[in-house]
Amino acid sequence: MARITAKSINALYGETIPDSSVTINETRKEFKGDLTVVTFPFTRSSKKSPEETGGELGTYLQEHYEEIAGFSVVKGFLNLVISDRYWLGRIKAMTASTDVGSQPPNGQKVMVEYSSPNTNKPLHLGHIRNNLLGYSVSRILEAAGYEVIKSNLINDRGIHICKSMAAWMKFGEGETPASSGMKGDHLVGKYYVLFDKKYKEQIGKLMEVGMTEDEAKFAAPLMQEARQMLRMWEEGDPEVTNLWKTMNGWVYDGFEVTYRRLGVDFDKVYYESDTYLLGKDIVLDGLEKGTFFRKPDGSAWIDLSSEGLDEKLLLRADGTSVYMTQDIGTAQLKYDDYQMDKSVYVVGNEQDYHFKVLSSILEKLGKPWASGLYHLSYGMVDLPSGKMKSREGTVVDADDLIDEMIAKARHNTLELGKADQLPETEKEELFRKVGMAALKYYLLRVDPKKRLLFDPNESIDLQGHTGPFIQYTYARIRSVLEKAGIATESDAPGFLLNADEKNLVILLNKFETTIIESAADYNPAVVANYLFDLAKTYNKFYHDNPILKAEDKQQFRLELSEITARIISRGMELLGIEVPEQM
RNA sequence: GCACCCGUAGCUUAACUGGAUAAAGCAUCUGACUACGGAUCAGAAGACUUGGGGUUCGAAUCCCUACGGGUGUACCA
Repeated sequence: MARITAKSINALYGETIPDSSVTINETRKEFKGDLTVVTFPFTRSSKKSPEETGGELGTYLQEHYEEIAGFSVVKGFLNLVISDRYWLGRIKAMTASTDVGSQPPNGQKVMVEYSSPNTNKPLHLGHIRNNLLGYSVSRILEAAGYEVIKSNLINDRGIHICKSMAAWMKFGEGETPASSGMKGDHLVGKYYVLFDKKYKEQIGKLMEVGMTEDEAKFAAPLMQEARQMLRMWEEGDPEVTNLWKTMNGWVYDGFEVTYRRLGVDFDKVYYESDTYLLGKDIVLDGLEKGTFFRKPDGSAWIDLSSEGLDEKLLLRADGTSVYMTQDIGTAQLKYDDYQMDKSVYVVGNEQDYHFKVLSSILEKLGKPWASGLYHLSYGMVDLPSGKMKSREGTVVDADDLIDEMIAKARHNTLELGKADQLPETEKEELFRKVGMAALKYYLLRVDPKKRLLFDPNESIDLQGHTGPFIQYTYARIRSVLEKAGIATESDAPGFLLNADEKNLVILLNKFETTIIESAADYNPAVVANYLFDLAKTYNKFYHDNPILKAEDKQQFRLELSEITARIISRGMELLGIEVPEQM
């Protein structure tokens, strides 16, 4: 539509304007029309008032394009009436198409890295947001025509895992997931917490005998042991390496369970233990080329002050890597593995600075793929009681939360008497789907870059702006369609659309645009909010338009229902939400 | 100190990236089940878009400024 408007401007006023300079909105309800063109920008070409310009443009469009059935001009706004025939044609096309909501392949490859956990503690609510975002963005990019590689970079080495290991050695008495019945990640997490507790005790004692806090922190035996373990790990000590492998193995088993429950997965897993030595060569190369410089102590730096950033360390004086070195190396490794056009990092916004620097460094190194990096930065998750703080034990554990959501779904569903006729196993399936939908939708509907307030009570709400509401709408459509039989063939498109039908048709049409937009912005919230709109609009249509009893438009309404169900189902797929046939 | 992000009805979020009278959900009040599914629908009430300037036909959106909240500024990852 923007295209034909731009073309018309060119034809009328002999000036070439790009399609993108045409803004088209849905017409506000209080005016007549379907789409609205803003005519202010064209007055420069037409040298006439906005009203006159709108009038001329409207007349031209109506004469030259049959899908324009009429128009009206209000101030600088040209309201176009799109013909019913056009809308009906669109619905026909969607019904006929087997893959609504999938753009043809665009030949581009994109990697989405998400999750990226540490192996010293279980996943929490913040990770859930990360995982859902990463997974959903991957699905959306796929729908938009990309070939997508989902990757996970696991931080499996460093002092943090050594802390768990040290505590387990000292206090564990050989406890394993099997012997304790605990999930592996929780077991390891338990020792991480224990480390912290005992460590603090030791610090306290040392300070009592006259040490300063810093001295005590350094001298505490437990910390000494952890550091010793890290050294031994780096030297490849077989005993430490074995323990490290065993405990990480427990954690992976635990993560796997949580990932499965969340419905996320990965095509490629990277481990920091494999990648932490990478990047050094690239830095040395950059030193030679003069992109980086050495300080007198021999450490390597980059000066980014010209870009408003500061100096950043790339190699320590002893030649060892830091986080940035490693990320440079991993970025190169990823590219060598896949030669992707874009690389998305789903990482919290506390690392905004890090990724700015990373991009800038890669750019300076002349990596042609540097411009394809994108940091999908998301805000922290807050609780009504405030920030989640692991120190204060206010972290919401991922597994607990999932259990709680399902339990709550069970409770609410039984209370409504919704699942009475279902067999026991199907009931449990339903509770799971509904509970997870509530959780996922609640976390995805908010713009990623904003902080998110997670209210456990509100999140399990099954009414209003929620996942279950959308699921319910879908289930009801299915039920109607089952009663009616398959829509055979629609009535001759000779009739007029009423307001509810038209609203629904317009919204259905918008689906493809929605996918493209959210792919461009890496923003699943666009899809989530669209789906809610759609469900709401359908419910209104459903109430005001008897479907099975209608004689004149029955087939058409069934067709509309069917395509709505398909789009809702497809949309939820993009968010990673399951659609129950019955609920 | 400096840098970046955020501030929209009581609460949680939208606003098609600068467009018309700022849109929903929750909560509150009112109404609708002999109907194809009431986990629904219809209606009421609720906002000087944190304050103050500016840019222009037009600002929640862009610029400046003040205030409030957050994050970063590690030879941790």
